Amino acid sequence: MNKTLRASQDAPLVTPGPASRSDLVVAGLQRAIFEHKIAPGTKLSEDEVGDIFGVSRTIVRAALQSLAHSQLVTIEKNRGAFIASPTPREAHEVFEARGLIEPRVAAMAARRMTDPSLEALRAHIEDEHSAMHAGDKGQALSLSGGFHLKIADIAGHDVFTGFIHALISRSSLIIALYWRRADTTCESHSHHALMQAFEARDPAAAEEIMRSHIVDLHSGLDLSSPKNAPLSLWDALKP
Amino acid sequence: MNKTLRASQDAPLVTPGPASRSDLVVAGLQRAIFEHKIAPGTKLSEDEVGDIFGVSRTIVRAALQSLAHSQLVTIEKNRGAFIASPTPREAHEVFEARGLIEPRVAAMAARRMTDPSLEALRAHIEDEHSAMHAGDKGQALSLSGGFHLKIADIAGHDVFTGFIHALISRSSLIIALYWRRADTTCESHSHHALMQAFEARDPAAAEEIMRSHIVDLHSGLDLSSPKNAPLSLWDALKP
DNA sequence: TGCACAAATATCGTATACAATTTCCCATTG
DNA sequence: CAATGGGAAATTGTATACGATATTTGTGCA
Repeated sequence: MNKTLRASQDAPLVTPGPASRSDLVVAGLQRAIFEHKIAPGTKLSEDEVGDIFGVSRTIVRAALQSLAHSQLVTIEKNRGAFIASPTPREAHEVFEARGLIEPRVAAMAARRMTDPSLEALRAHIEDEHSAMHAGDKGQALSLSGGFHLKIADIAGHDVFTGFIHALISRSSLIIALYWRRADTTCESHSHHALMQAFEARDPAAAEEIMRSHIVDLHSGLDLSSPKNAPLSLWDALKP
Repeated sequence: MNKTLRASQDAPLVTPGPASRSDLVVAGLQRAIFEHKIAPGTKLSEDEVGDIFGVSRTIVRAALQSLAHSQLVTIEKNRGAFIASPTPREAHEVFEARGLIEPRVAAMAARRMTDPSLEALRAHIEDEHSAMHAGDKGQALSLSGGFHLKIADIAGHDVFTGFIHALISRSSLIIALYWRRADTTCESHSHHALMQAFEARDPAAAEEIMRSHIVDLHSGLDLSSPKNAPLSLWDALKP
């Protein structure tokens, strides 16, 4: 990898470059969280994670602290790290924040949309469809979040993009805990509507569709019953 | 087992939790950054920081990683940690984000405003005034950011508050690099106007005043000349 | 049988030692 | 004299060892 290349001023915030080993662990755990392979509340023992990824505790600690900063895990002093379980209140706040930020970003994306970007989004939607058809719900959910992330990337606003990354990550946990709606077809429909606005390079339409889409997602949560059932390692291993 | 016992030992009720030692280092560095005691670009050697705070490199590393996640320092592999120097583009984005989020939060704060909160804000403004009169510009700037933070806390929306914390921290670096306006009286005026809206519990007014206040701050930056002069530790120690 | 208390075990917090990489200085050479 | 190459010094990356704390287990007593 050529380092001088990275000196460019508008380099992407997320380094595409040589991921350090702790970043690898972060990515692995994030993926598991996004695909609902690990349930909220699961304990992440440093030794255990270290064995799984073949790294020392030093690396694992850095990874867990990073995830803690993203609020995907909570670290309790002298007790260890656990996959976070957002409270109903946090869940509400996360979607409120998404409802403010994502519409603005969608409008920006519509303004900056290029043909290759459009094509990438279409391909992404294709992947969503096939995952859903294949019945891989975890994968489908993960990809659905990925669609929002791609939009943020296209908008090219690193600060907002960073926030959206954090919010969507937390949304994955929130959906694991509070999602009540069985069908995800509406979601797919919203994404298609978004595509039309992007194809028309219509920022106002993109903004409004995104707003209602987030509201719709928010309303798909049941925040009244905190189904924080005690989830153990058992649950994580049963499939 | 018995929590009350432990609570009596590390007594202070006010602290949300027993700050770990790396948090202490984070706080120390943050304070220095907020008060413009350390310039952007300054190298933070692990050994050096460790000696200053009397802790081992392990602790310093955790602190630096935390600050890196907040984008207050940048870590370059095998080269070390440096106080971040936001590019003009980042600076623009940070204030754009503040312009979206803070008005909304100001409105929320106006709705939830209590008399004690009002009193705390008034006291804060007093501190600002006295610092400015005393000519302590760094302190005054730090307190000015603190005012925005207090408002976010009053709003009681943890997600937005977290974002605002991050944005204001970065703003401190941005102001160090790009602030061109000599007078800060206008700022003081804006804060007073905000107070009036809060006293009237008028969310719409608070929102609008905050919006124009952020726009005003944004326009106080000179983003055309990247005065990224290479600054060393020397600069931090010369007074 | 059930509870309380104490030893044993496991896990985390921190320091330190060693390896890998970069940086800096200086001698060498064209 | 400038440019380049090599090597020493300094700094970061990682592993591991040891102490501190929490959790579990086992035992005795009511």
